[in-house]
Amino acid sequence: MQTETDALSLTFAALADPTRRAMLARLAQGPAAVKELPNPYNLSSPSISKHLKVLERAGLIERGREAQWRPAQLQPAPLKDVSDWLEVYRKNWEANFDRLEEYLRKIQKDKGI
Amino acid sequence: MQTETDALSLTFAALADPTRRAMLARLAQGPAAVKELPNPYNLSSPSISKHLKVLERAGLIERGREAQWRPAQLQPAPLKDVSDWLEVYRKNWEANFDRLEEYLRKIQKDKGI
DNA sequence: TTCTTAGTTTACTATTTAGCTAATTAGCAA
DNA sequence: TTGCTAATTAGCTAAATAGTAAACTAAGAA
Repeated sequence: MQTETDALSLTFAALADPTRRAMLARLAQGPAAVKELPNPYNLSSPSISKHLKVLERAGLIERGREAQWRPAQLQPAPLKDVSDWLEVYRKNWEANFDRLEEYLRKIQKDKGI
Repeated sequence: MQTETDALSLTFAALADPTRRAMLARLAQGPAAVKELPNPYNLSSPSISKHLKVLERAGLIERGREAQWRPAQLQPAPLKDVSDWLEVYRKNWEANFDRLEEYLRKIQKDKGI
């Protein structure tokens, strides 16, 4: 159901690309012009523009205008939404860790006998 | 660069669909057979099978076999990876909240004069 | 005015994704 | 055996995604 595309789906889809995540990592430090953004796969300018549009549509960045530059700025609200969504599952991975820990304690004890 | 597809990209892509997120929400409560999973958009069985394959490829579930059922079980490790990835950005949304809080405090104070 | 840098838009192609129906596999039950 | 339920695989279509080159816009500099 990638048609009505709810906000969370848009956000996750935007995050599912290493170029876009690299951009966000840079923008976490502060606003930057397009040419200042990392381009780890040496994509063409139009491709970079498209990636920025994807981030913008997901609400993860906002664009400005300063002389001939169009700086991008991180908007972290959708990331907080992801964090909130994740909370429900935290008990699952912490429980798993507990079971692993318990197992490790057990084999350690067995070895000690 | 959706070709080599690193683990994190696979995970985010798998999460970018409401049907798959509904499945995970159910599986957070414990394993379930395919027919027990939520199907909020009334998709056909083959479509559901495909969604499960996407979750499996991302390492978010593991499949089993019990008589004619193929139960799915949540594997939360990739979700923990997402949580770890998010941590870098936490300061960004908390800083934003701080600025909002500060602003709200300010207008409250101004009203009080 | 002309040049240069920054960036976007247009138009196109290739690949991936998501859905369907029909057919198939697997196990249990009568 | 035959039939029933659970689920997957095969084969197809439509739509979305990601990339490119070429053309264009916008602002500052010579």
